[in-house]
Amino acid sequence: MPAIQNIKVAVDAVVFGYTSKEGLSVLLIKRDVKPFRDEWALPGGLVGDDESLEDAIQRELKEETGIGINYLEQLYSFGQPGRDPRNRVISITYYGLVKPDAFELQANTDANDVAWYNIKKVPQLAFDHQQIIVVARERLKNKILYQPVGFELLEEKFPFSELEKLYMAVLDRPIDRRNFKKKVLKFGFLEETTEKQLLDGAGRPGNLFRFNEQKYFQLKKEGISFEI
Amino acid sequence: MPAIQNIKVAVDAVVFGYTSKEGLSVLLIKRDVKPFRDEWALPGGLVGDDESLEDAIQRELKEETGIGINYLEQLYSFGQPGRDPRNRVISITYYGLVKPDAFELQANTDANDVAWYNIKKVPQLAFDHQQIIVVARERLKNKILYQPVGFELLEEKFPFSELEKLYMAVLDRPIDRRNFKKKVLKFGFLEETTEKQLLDGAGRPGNLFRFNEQKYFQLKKEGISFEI
DNA sequence: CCAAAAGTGTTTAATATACACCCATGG
DNA sequence: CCATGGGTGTATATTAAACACTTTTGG
Repeated sequence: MPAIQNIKVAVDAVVFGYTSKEGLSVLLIKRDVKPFRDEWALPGGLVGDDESLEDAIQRELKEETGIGINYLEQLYSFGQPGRDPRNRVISITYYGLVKPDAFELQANTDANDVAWYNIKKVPQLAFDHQQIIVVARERLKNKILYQPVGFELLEEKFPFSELEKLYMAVLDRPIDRRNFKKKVLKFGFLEETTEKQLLDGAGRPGNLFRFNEQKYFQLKKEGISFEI
Repeated sequence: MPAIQNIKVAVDAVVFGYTSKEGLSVLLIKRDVKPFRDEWALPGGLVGDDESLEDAIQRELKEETGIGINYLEQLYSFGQPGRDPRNRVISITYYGLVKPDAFELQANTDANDVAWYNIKKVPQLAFDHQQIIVVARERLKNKILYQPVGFELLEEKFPFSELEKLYMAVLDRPIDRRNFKKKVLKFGFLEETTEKQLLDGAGRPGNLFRFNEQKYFQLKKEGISFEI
């Protein structure tokens, strides 16, 4: 055990967003500081001495991207020596989910650009951030099978097909429409409204659904078994 | 973001062991240093500047308990300011599984005693270690439902009832013997030997089983769906 | 012969899977 | 009237769940 220790502690976040147009996307910043200046990276930064980890990541997200987050959960801690070329830095990572109406971004501290990238089109990233995204995506894929997911990613009201496309994007495979609907509705965390979808093209407009928040969060606690 | 940061990084481990006599148990040390001197705590300590997190926790386990570990996985990072009364310390926690034949312990550095405690009889602990054990136990409970568990906790050969009791101890509820056996054997990661259990009392001796390591680790990667 | 623990199978209920045609809208 | 996307049900296969008596051993 070392007499003195010289390790820095950072937090970084993989924030997922979803729109049917863009698919499953990740929030990235373009770094305005060394190292890896002008390269894309996950939003994040060093933790303050008297700041909780959650406060730190929320602060960094606000500073660097202007985003308000709907859901945030700890992902994993990366601490391999050498992952930061300057000093030893341990990064405690989080993953978050945001609704599309929170998509307006603004670059600030430490970042000269902010953007959403489709999960399949992520550019080369600074540090080990590529690997962190892989872990986050894997976690989300698993999460979706034992907890309801969607409330944190979709607008208040949405056509059922929107939820279906979200699940296909996360799981990265096709889903049978009829079986999916049967299964999801049986859980009872969705309410059907009488409103109809506004179309931007041809097709029969579907009814809009919304989450019953009480049931949704109850099932989130209890867990579900969701074998799609 | 702070100009300079003064946070320490530690690793701590919740090591689980299982014997049919003692049930599911956790490895604890009695602290030989301040703060919380002479109180029970999880094994762990500060990370060296050039040491990976995994190396650090393995080193601490060896130093403090003399134990060799079969399986170790990152659990969660605890970083609430004030969780250590002296300085800000962030603890990256791991949970581990060990076989009974590695149960011989020896206290060393920073510890003046080491002991196994049944999961239901854990004494009061230093820091937030009680909470860490709760999280670890919850994780193990979940893990057992989507990955085979047991190879890391049981001896090379064991009667089937041993696995069944292990699952009951982890899940903390009764299991139907016939359905459990049917289900487990169908996965195919167990091999039945012709050897019979040595008894320490009355009862019909059962055949001994052993894990087929190849299948076991394959299923560990693929994941299983284990609704007991 | 009694107590303790292991071995074993069937029936029923629930769930998962596979699968195709019609409907409402915009252009 | 064509293209697009939404809506809906049934039959079959698989899996889960409930459940009790017999066998082998030690004392």
